[in-house]
Formats: sequence, C-alpha cells, structure tokens
Amino acid sequence: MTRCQEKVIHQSKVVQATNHLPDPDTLQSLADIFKALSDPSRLKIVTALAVCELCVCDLAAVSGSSESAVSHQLRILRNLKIVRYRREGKIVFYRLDDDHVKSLISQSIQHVQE
Amino acid sequence: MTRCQEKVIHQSKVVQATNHLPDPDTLQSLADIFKALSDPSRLKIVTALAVCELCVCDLAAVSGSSESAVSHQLRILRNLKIVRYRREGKIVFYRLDDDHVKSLISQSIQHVQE
DNA sequence: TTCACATATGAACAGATGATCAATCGATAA
DNA sequence: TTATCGATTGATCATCTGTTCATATGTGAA
Repeated sequence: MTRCQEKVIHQSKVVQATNHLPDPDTLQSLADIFKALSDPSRLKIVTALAVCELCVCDLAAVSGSSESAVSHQLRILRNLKIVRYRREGKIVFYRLDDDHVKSLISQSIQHVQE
Repeated sequence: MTRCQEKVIHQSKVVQATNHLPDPDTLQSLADIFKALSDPSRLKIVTALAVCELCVCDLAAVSGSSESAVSHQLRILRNLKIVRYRREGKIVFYRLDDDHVKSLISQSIQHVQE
C-alpha cells in the first residue's frame, strides 16, 4: 500500500493517535453497540424499553412493525446483552439489561438537539 | 397485521411508551450518528481525530486501510457534520467538527468497559 | 505549460442486513 | 390429548454497505 510522502512529517501525530486508539476488543464492543442502535426499528424498541417493560406484541405496536421482525431484532439486542427477558405464561416481557444504554441514548439526544 | 389478544391489557403501557419516543427527526438523527460510529473503520478515524488533527494519509496509516477507503468514509462523516477539514497546499487536514462526538465516544467506552 | 503528489470520485463487486413468510416451539386451557 | 396463542426460528430475497480499482480534481513545483 502506498503512503503519501508527507508521512515522515506527521509521523509523531500518527504514532500518538494510534496509541490513543482503544484496544481492539473495546473498539469492537463500541462498534457493536453503535450498530445495534443504528437501526431505527431497534432504536424504537430500545427507547420504548427505556420507558417500561414491554412484551413482544406491545413492542410490535410501538415500533410499528411485525412481531416476527421485532423478535428478530430482539435476538440481536439479546445477544449484545442490551435487553433481557422474563417469561410469564405465554407472554415474554423484555426490558433493558441495565441503564447504560438508557443514559447513552439520553445523552445522545442532547447532542443531536444542540 | 395481526396483534396478540393481550393488546388491551398492556394498551396503556403501549401508549405511554409511544408517547415517550423521540420525534421522527430526532430518531433519525440518532440513528444516523450511531450508524456513522458503527463501522470499525469510521470509529478508528473518529477516535484518531479525537486526539489530534490529521491528514488523509495519516488517517489511512492509523486506521490501516487505503487512502481511497478513508476518503470515502470521510465523505460520510463530512455529510453528517461529524468532521470538518481545511486544505493546506496539497494536503487536507481533518478534525472533529465539535466535541459532541468526542464526549459521546468517551462516555460509551466507559459503558462498554463496566 | 507539464509533471508529480494528495485527495476525491465513480463504477463494480462481494458481503452484510432487515423484512417477510412459513414452520415451529412453549405454555396454558379445554 | 388437542387446540390455541404468543413468541421464535429458518429460508428467502431485495436492499444497503464498504472496499477496490481506475480515473479525475486540485495544488504546487519545475
């Protein structure tokens, strides 16, 4: 891969910036959580769950998509430990796994609205 | 679209959650910024720029991808007003447009590492 | 002007993504 | 048991994404 000839001039900045990058695991976790929140459907689900615990069909109603689609999305959120669930008879209730994501979103809303 | 028969039971929760959803514009802006940060390459670029101003070939070196790929990613970040640039002769220097994204990422890192 | 270099752009391609549909699972009630 | 309902899953498919490659800008130097 070719590099521009100015490389030497900014090399110290490159080294400095490289050293300040998060470690690969952290970088991947960051990208994962951002990706989870980058889909409008999932974002609706998460923001809805930030208000209160909801079952799958409730979430389908809130987000305006099918229960199947919501279930697929919930699996992604489950795998990322963003949501957890409890079964009550035939109904499965979902809620946020912790308040990290909740505060992350509320902070992000402030950023967006400034 | 069919709804589960429990709909009536949780209807107040559905209404409550729906009313607390951010307005569509805010929701879209949120999704956009999260999507911008959901790609590992762009995340490296942004975290690098959080350290100091860098030119395109520096960013290519830091992120470990080609200058063309970086340039394409920078266009996305430019369109979202996440980065800005200044030209100095043949070299174009990029930096974060403001500190919102910087603080958002540092907050997110804390969340990930807990 | 002509050349070289840093960057930007467009086309094309492979891989990822999200919705839909059908089938299935799990739990309750008859 | 069987039937029903809420939820999950797998397959399919259209769409989106990110990289690569080739080409085009824009700037400064010769």
